[in-house]
Amino acid sequence: MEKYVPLLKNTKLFAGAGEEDIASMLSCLGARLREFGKGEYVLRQGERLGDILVLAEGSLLIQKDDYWGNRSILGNIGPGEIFGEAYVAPESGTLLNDVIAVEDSAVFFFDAKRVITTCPSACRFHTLVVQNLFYAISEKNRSLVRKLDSISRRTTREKLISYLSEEAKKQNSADITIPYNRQQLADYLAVDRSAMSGELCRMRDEGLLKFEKNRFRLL
Amino acid sequence: MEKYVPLLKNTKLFAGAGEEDIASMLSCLGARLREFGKGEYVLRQGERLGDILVLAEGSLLIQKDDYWGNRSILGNIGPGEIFGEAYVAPESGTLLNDVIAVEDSAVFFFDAKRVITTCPSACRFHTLVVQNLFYAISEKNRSLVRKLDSISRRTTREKLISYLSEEAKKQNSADITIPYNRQQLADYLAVDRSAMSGELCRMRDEGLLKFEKNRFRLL
DNA sequence: ACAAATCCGTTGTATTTACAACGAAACGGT
DNA sequence: ACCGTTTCGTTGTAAATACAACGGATTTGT
Repeated sequence: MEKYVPLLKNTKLFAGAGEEDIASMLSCLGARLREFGKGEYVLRQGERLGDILVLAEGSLLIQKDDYWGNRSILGNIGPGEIFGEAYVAPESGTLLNDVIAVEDSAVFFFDAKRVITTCPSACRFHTLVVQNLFYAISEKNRSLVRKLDSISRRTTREKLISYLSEEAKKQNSADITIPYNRQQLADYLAVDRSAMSGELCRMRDEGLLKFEKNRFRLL
Repeated sequence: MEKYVPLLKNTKLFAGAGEEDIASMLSCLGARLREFGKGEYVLRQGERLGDILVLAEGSLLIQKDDYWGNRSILGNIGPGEIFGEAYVAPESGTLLNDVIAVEDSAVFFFDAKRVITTCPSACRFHTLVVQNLFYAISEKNRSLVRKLDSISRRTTREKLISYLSEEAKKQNSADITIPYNRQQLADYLAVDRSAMSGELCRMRDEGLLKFEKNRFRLL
């Protein structure tokens, strides 16, 4: 676990804490490290969760399949990102989505109770971590609102433009790499893959953008 | 302000605190009460926010208009609900939505810094409030995910069923009153009003539900 | 009580999307 | 290197939706 301390230092959860502090907090917060192979489920819809998770290595997809096999993708998780934190409140019910490893991944599990309940004395940084957690979930909240904004657009083209613009802003470049293939992007934007594929090509032919696989350039 | 203390006691923000504690916290948290007439803006997209708000009385709509006048509705706010809390983090940027009073309303403004930064001694309940805030934003997070789930449906009918079912679960009854008129519901579900209106009538004719204005009964 | 404004259902048409199916290209495992 | 699988663009057709316009009913403001 210790080898990931430098990574943890750069996460939103431990922002402002030093490496020694983090190392000592690991046991205090009941940290465990679990590894998942490509395609494995990290979390399953309907489960209860008592942990706050941080992705140490790899890449995860948050998705959901309904009874008829329709898949919808909520988002992806990259190294250093926190997840699961929205389900540790007392009356939060069960998980609404699956979380799946899209490549071999390693995940930190922190005992939620120990994270949220400030411990008597030992950890000076506990208050900091709780505040960090609040800021992190705030940010996730805002990004959900932005996603709702994209997906509320009426046409496939508008959804694509909205999503790609947001991504360009986030990556601070007109050259972006997205974490989805075509089918996943369609599931993310809630449109048909083939229709979306056609729209992308039309936009390319009109000179709005270029792309090759999952790399896009906005013009 | 004091007359709202019993109401505040039943909000998610002050859950677990007694009335005297709340009364004393009001000044500690920099509380102000502002009133808004029907149709007035409580918050505007693009503004910065340094407060956490609680609706004391009335009803608010969270919405957004784009350049072409397309409106999309994110949700509504009822008495006792917290809002604005996702925008008080240091790097949260400006507001993504407008908040508008749909009827005469009264709103508490709490200074975010004072809510989040635990004060030296005085307020015993400060830690509690921060934790409550985390739980509240968690819940909002999950409800955004549910909304995304509704809105990701492909057809208008599926969106309606998804939304009405969620609402029935929330109101714990097959008889529900929704906080939107037809146009607002359409803007909420990101569909055309007239198409939605037709779909609703078709569903009624098929015996799936009954409705009269904004009251619905699921069958 | 009256005029104006809003709300809601309805209709017809144009546009957009979903769905199914196919083949070429790229990828992955043995 | 080979074969099976996945990915992606393309096409045609059916279905669903958006858009515009209208009228009756209800509500609102004065």
